[in-house]
Amino acid sequence: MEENSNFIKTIIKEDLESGKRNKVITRFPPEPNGYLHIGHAKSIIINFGLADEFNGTTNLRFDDTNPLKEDQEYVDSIKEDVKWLGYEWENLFYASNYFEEMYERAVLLIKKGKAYVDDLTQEQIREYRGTLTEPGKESPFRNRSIEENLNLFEQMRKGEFENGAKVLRAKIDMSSPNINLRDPVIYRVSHATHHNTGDTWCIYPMYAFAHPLEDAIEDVTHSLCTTEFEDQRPLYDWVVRECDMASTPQQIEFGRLNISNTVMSKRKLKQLVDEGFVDGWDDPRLPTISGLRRKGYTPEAIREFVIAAGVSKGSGTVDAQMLEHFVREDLKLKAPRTMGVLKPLKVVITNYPEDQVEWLDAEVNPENPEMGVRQIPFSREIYIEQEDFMEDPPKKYFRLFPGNEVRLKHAYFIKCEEFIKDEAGNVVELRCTYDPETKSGSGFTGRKVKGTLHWVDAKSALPAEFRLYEPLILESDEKNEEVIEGKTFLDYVNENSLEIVQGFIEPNMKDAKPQDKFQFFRHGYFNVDEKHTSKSKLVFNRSVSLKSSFKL
RNA sequence: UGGGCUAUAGCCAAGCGGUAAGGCAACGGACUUUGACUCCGUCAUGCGCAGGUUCAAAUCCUGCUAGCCCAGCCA
Repeated sequence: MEENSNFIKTIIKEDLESGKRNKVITRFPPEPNGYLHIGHAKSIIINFGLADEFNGTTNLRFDDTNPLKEDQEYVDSIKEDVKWLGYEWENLFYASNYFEEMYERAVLLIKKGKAYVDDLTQEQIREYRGTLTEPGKESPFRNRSIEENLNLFEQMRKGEFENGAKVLRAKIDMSSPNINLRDPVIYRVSHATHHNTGDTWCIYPMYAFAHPLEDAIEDVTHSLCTTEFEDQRPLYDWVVRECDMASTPQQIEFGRLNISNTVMSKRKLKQLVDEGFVDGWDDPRLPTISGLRRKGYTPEAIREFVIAAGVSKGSGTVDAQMLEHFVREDLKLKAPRTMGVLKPLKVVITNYPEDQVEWLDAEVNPENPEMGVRQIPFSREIYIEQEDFMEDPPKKYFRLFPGNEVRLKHAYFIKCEEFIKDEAGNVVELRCTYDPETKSGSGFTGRKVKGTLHWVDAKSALPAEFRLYEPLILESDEKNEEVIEGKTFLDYVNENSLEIVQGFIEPNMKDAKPQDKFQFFRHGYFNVDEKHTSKSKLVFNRSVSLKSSFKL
């Protein structure tokens, strides 16, 4: 969070200077009901980053107040993702461990005449709540005696009522223009097994009541959340105050992160997974932390991106290219260079000795010489990229075409003498000649060529699979113009978001392991896929392509 | 249309009464054994609109307009 200024940082700084606070404690409070995505990463980075900057601490707290939706599977994945992003929590907490205290605070509210048990059905409660423009009306059960409320609430806890039969409501103001203050439900009956507390409870607190208590219990100073909770802030403060909490956390809201060409809500992500548009929560096309990890994005890149995008109350959409920029930026000095041919075209170098193999020196990363040198074999038959040859090229095409000479990276100049087509008219083989004097590293300056191609030695190359990704969601003009009847985001899913090709890589890649990252020359950065890679074949996910100003 | 919030370049975003940071993208050019990287340069006489206060306004005031959020016993 170092360099950039933002409004939350300003608030914290002032709180510390004015003496309002003498420490900073934040928390990252996910509900364990799904996988984390890059929007959560923003929250993690803000909460941990800000606390860090002011020598404070951050807790990881599972906001597990709804047993119907939560599961241990999610708490495990969330812990893994937070760690992977590079953060260490001060404490690991569960909101469900505070259920007893929350219950006591609810009893306190009842005793103060600030809460009551309501028998209205769910539908009735909705009707009584009023609308955005009309005030609500009070429930006929609103003025029960404190004794009766106390008794009823205890019976709720004891399991004497069915799901939905009764709720506990805060008694605030049914005519408030802020709907959140129209006697919000703070406890509901739910006979369900909780992943942490088992069958101990059959009543569970609602977020609006539980969250401020959780923050206060943990002595959180700055409770940072997204803007959709802004309307809840008066209620948040009301709960802290009326429950006589010793600590007074302050809720501050920031704008959610949106990124172009993708979706960022658990609901939509789940839909894409459930309906088979992708192959799981960790599909590299998804903005989930596990998906980005599998795609080859790094924690550093994600962090730099989030920091660069900034923190404000606005709700804009950041260009996905900005994220990609930080991935390239981070991998530039880290990823070894290597050559891989995605769509092979055989080239026979006719004047090269039949059984000769040369081992050529190649720097592992020209921008980071410390990474050393590797050896690559070169012989009479190689593969180049199909798109690096054109029979009849346009102007300024400086790759291979009949009569043209190019450089083979780390090797020699070769000149295209002839090309062979199959009966369908596809070019299937090139016949070239090489010039021994032009060997890389020899200092040859006799003539220059405009193009440098990557290649692999045909005999020793290893087969490999490459998975190339395009944006999952297509941004359409329609989407921004008139609303098309019945269309949802699923209608904008890109059917060509995944392309799988079979190619070849340098033989020295044989020991690459899942999550190893490389830059394939002229193609981009790739990550060894952990799911599909087998003993017999490496599978690479393209993390991000290289920028290119080349256009045909 | 009740309430809350937000409007600064194509996108994100600083700025807090003293004369518009930065990043992404884009576009020129140099360099180049990655059409990459790097480097150099260009990119808001303008801060949603209209008024007002002031020597001075993106910053203060008034009035509009547009966008986002809220009517779960979800979080």
